[in-house]
Amino acid sequence: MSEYRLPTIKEIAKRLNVSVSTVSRALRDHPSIGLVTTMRVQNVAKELGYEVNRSAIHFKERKTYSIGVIIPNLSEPFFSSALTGIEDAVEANNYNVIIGQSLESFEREKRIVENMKDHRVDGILVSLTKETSSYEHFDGLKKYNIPVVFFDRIPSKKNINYVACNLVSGMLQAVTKLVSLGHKRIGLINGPAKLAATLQRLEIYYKCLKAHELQLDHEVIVSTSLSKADNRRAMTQLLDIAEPPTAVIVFNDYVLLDCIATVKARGLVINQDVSFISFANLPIWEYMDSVPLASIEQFAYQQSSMATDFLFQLIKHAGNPAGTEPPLLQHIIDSEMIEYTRTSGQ
Amino acid sequence: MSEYRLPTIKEIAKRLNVSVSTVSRALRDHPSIGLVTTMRVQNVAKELGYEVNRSAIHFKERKTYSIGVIIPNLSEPFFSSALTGIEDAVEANNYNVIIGQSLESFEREKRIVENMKDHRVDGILVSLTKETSSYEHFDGLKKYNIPVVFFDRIPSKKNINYVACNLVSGMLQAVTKLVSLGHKRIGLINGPAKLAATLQRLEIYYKCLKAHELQLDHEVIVSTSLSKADNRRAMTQLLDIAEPPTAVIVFNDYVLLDCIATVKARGLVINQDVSFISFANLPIWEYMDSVPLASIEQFAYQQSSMATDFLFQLIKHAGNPAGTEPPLLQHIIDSEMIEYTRTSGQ
DNA sequence: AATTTTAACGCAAACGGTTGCGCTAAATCA
DNA sequence: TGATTTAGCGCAACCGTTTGCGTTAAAATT
Repeated sequence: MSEYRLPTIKEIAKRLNVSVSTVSRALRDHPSIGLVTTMRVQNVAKELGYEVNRSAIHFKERKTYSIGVIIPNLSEPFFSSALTGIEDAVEANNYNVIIGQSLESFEREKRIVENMKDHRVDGILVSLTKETSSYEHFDGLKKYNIPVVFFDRIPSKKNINYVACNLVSGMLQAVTKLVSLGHKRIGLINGPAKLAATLQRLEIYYKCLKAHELQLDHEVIVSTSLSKADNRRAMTQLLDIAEPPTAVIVFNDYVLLDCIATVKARGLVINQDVSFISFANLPIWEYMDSVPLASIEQFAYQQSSMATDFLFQLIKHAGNPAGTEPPLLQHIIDSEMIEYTRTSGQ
Repeated sequence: MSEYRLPTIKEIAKRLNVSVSTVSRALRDHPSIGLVTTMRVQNVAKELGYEVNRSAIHFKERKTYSIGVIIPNLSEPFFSSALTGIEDAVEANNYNVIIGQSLESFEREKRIVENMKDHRVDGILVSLTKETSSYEHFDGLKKYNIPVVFFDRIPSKKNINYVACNLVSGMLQAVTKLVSLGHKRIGLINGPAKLAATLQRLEIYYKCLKAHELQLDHEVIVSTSLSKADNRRAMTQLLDIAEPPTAVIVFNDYVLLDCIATVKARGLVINQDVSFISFANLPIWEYMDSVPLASIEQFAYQQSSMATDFLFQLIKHAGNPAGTEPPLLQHIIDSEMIEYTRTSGQ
């Protein structure tokens, strides 16, 4: 049993006294093979339990029919649902997904890129590490004709393929809601400067304030390195201001969890003494006592599946004989505010 | 650029006027090639930026150097950290991980198995769907010499390779704690009968009660289909008993979240009117107002990395020339109780 | 000096399938 | 009926690497 080998087209050919090329074509319903021969071949193939050896084809076609996915952390719901989006988009194309978690480590991201290059994936989808600020490790891939599409956490660079999320739309909804509730002093707990998302959030913040003619006060803008301790420190910093903000926009739900704990530890009441708006839309709020007023959905699934479609376009293009330049595929989708109806949780 | 091709050993051979076999051996420091030749070959290889074509080797060796991982849902922290364990264990062997989420669908699980068989993975790691109760879709793999190792959610079958978690150890710790706190009437909210884990939890429950000489009352044993609504119904059922249990062992933390909400909706206080013990150890409790007394850690990372080691043993064995029967690799690791110190969350 | 050993390398097949081109015989055309 | 098209199939190269075996010349042995 250990020496069992799958039947090959050679054996089918031998059985029927035809050539391997005839078998090869017949199996794929090639028009230049007669109907009777095609039928006989396919019957014998079924009888023998023939299955095409993909490795042989991969080898000959110089393709692996697999794409690499590099993401920071699958334990984040955002990325795990992103992966589901990729899987679904890939299934139709009969491709395989090779996964690599960078775990927010730049070095690990580089290693994974190398490994995937070695394994000759046909393309790569990437969402960057928090640490990643240089992108040379992706440059090598272009030489090997391996297209790359970034999603969500994308490089701050021009000529790349990407799908990202426009946070303005969702945030404008949220700030509008805050203003309608009477809030005038809205703080911001932002992320580390390295992330493109951080700069983006800041710009959005400015836009929203301006849209509602609110006064800009740099005192209520703080930032966190995203560590638990620093999240708490940032929140504390805001609360210690002489006139603390009545509402705070927080980088994401993870940071918010720490902020809520900090506020509570002070004996303050969420959504009464201070209200929150956050990003990421974790699926946990419905179980929590204290929730933000709203969270901004960034559509992981949609981002990743569109990025996957982009990647397949590029892969298809790479297979073209002509040396035409590949297109630059870029798209930004709109975010949306998700409201949480509960008000207080004591 | 689009026609760019990587250098092959042929070109190195041509450059140096040696044969391809010499180059092949020299690149791998084969002893039968002279030192000078080896050096010259390796220098030219580096100069040309040579990289071995894995696809060619995969083809020739009839191996893909990739393993398949089939798990229900990456959005569950348990499975995402299991995947990390697999990745880490795999990295050392220069293998790739091909991922497939069954999303708790039996049909999808079958499809993924087929797909991975088609792609000739060298082995498969599986954690079963909740729906899965027949295992014929794995039988075909043995014929193709593709070893399978199950972990955590394993088939109720004898001659399989698996790593699972023994819940007795952790649960005994937990019940001992409950008893020491004065609890005498301990309920159980169990999972669906299909799951092996459900039967296991029931047996453990019996064992624990017997160990502490507590009275067994089937009235306080209910079960849930794991849906949100049914979780709440199960908890309500327990609270509606004339003499409700003062402590409840819950199938897992997800169910527990619903139970806690149900209890609170009744105006009861967690860890005062009713205490909980749960499984799975979600990383969310530290942010919650209401927490279980303890949760039982099932060591996803350790389970999966051991399962991966098992798989590599089997893969290695499959490569053996002799037709010797592969070993049966089975292991059960102990669970542990994780205590949560906070008492009440109002 | 004749023989055996050994070091160093080349030859060629093999892995399984695809594909451009050529060939033959039948069908179609003029 | 002779010339031309076409349907149906085979030949053989090719993809890149590995490996058993053969070959040659130098080194070691007797």
